[in-house]
Amino acid sequence: MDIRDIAKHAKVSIATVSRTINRVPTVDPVLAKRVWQAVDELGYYPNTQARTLVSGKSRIFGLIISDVTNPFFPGIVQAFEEIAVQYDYEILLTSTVCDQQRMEKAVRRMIERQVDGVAIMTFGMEDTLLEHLRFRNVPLVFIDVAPPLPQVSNIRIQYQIGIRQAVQHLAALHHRRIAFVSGPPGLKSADARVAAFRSAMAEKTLEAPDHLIVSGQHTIEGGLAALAQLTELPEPPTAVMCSNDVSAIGVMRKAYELGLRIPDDLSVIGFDDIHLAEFVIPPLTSIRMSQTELARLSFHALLADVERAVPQPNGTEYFLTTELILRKSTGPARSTL
Amino acid sequence: MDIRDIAKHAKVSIATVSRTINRVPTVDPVLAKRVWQAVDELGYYPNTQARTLVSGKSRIFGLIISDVTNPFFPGIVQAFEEIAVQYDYEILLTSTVCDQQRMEKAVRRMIERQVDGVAIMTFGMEDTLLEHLRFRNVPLVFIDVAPPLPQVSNIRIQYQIGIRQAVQHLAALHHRRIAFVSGPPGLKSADARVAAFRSAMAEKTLEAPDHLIVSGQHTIEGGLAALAQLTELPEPPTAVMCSNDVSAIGVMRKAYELGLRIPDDLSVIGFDDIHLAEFVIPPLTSIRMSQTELARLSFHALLADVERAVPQPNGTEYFLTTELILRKSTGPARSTL
DNA sequence: TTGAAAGCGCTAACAC
DNA sequence: GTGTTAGCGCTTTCAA
Repeated sequence: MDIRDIAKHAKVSIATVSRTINRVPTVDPVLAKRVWQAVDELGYYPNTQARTLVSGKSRIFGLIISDVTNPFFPGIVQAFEEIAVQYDYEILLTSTVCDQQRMEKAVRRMIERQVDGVAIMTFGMEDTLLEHLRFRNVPLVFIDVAPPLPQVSNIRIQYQIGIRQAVQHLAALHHRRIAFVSGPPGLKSADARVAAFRSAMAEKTLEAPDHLIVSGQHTIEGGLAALAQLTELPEPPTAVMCSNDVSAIGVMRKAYELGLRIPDDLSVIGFDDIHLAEFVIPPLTSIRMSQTELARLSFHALLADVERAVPQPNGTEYFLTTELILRKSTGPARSTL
Repeated sequence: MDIRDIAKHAKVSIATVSRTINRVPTVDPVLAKRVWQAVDELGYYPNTQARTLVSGKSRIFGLIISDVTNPFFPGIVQAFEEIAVQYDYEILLTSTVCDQQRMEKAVRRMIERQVDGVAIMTFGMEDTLLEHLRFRNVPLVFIDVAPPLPQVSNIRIQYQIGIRQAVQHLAALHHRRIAFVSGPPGLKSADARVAAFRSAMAEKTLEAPDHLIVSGQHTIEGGLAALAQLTELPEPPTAVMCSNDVSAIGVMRKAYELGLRIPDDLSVIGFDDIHLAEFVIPPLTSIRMSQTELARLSFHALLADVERAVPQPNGTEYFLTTELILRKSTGPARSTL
């Protein structure tokens, strides 16, 4: 079943069928009607592969994330897909689990499938891999980390806004020893959060000594270990801010194991504001970084690059704000400490 | 950059290049070496669209799920992708959020992209939609719900195994009023769990009256509402089993709000054993239905259908077992009740 | 406004 | 064992 069958059935040429399907306005309405009728009767669906082959545009965007299993990403995937469907794009999702081989394969797959652009939300992607994409002028969009290159856009997350709000909130509750459970060191988006934390603390003339900044690897297990480490300090923190919600959940879990009540004994603040944050016990105060908005920005960044005839010399920058969402996991500092 | 460039560069015909790339064994090693060298030097990647066009095989499987945002699915997506990569397949993911329009569009997209098979893990998919796929002889695999049709396989989940274990576990802890928070009524995989629950209760000569079986919609919010409803009963349950972990989390959350301690005041058992189950507070006892295994079975079901020259008259059935995973959310029944 | 025909990048049948 | 060539289903000139 192909365009020729439709042509035969509608008694027109295949060119007319093609034009009709593609809504070229110059087609005689009478013929167009016959074509649509044939399409309907035969249940014809155009073959995207063939279209791609001739047009050179696959209408596929790659989406590389580090781990679908991390609750932060599904929200993005969902939103990204929703917009993609709307614009008649397909999405090639790949969850690299930070495995170098998987990334390599991901890039290869994307190129072989002729993606029109790639959104990269994973880390540890080697430059040589990116070169393969850049070499083919595939538009790219990064979170946080893009160097200024043509066809490479960047979403800058304004961490300091939400983090400052969080620190101010804790300070107002008389917390002074505030710990920070960071993400994997070296990961730009994690380092940026630490930096924002330090500067927000400095603004309130609070100290942020190194021993109060521990790595939580952005995982539940990491959060577990981080709080274990923090509570062994001679002067443990009365509040802990986490670089993401998942590690905050780990921290809460460990607090439970240690018999620390939240927020009475320990205040906890997460980052990302994943759906689940609202439903953990107690509901987690978190810094929202809208996943929907992030997906929207990424998609439109790629779309803009695709539609732009001449590439911008320096890519484009987009900004995404963050904001504190107050729930029940924060309370006044324990005066006894 | 195409196969011709490689041919020119390696001083062979395009046929030889094609054979080399496709590892046809009869190629002269000397020529093959020249080809690979050219491929390397020019950074050539074969164009999948063109390959698909001629071979008729896209090496794409569709994966239709109801909601990536539901923590049950990411594990499946991850596992499915992992196997797909291994077999050089691509996956077209779509999260329908149970929206009829989205499903329709999903099916259309799949057909247009010439998928070689579709795994359907959503519900409310109308038969007319499926007909479009069946009409094109696209192999299909369902969870639980497939009628016996050629090219339509089915993964049967053995709910009763795990559910019986759970009921026996609760019975051993002297629970007699055990509630069941079900999924959306009409959803086959949810109804099957209710049925399994009823029969397991009957086996232990325990009653399972209708007022102790309430719908939790498989959502956190549903779980919240379900427990609210159950605690208003004149004789509230001492234990509640949930049709999935997400609603169990909702139940736990509501218990927290109501001041009910788990497991002292109320025992809770989930279903699915999502990653998170281990990390909620307290760790959730759950019935495991391996997501990895489910993905593996689905993938291989499709693969088998693709590779089978003559379709089986009745599709194939696969079985997936379930088992109770004991954690901390279950304890002895409160004797006072 | 419509149709004939070339060609997108590749595989596979066939001839050498 | 290798090369030539005819399509795969579609879009898009170009002529009519």
